Amino acid sequence: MHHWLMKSEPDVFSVTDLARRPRRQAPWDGVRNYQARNFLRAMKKGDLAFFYHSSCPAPGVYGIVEIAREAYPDPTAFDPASEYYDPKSTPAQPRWFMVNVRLKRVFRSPALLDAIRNEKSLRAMQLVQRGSRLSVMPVTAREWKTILKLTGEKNK
DNA sequence: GCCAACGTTGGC
DNA sequence: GCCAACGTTGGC
Repeated sequence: MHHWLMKSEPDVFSVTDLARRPRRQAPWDGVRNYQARNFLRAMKKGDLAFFYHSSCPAPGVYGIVEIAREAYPDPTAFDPASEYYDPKSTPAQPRWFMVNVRLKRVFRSPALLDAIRNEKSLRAMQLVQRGSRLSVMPVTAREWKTILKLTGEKNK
């Protein structure tokens, strides 16, 4: 099993929004970066990912989602009315993909970016690398555990 | 709102 | 294939 981190702006889509969806499940659409897309395509059903809130007053990891469906073409790329529209992506030759995620846990106490930056053992994390802006990235098993520790919750 | 860092585009 | 210009991300 692999671990991941997925960013979303909570104004657009938050952990709470996901909690309100039927079966707490939703497609993770709108990724328009090749490296992030490649990570999406590497995800396996059952993989776990941190749900990260970005561009907000308190950026950080707010919960855990499970990959409920592996990568398939992102239909928002085909829709001229969508803000994620990309005419270079067609149903015959899709360029952008998405997975479905299911909310597993919302942290009572999130692992804030500030705390992540202050944690020495997380200095190598891709998230905190200078200039790193990827919205989907892998997380090592060790990083996963350390972040869980920052939330004060135990791994099951 | 600022700005550093990075990705993409397009002229040549 | 180079690279300047431009757009985007995302913390602050």
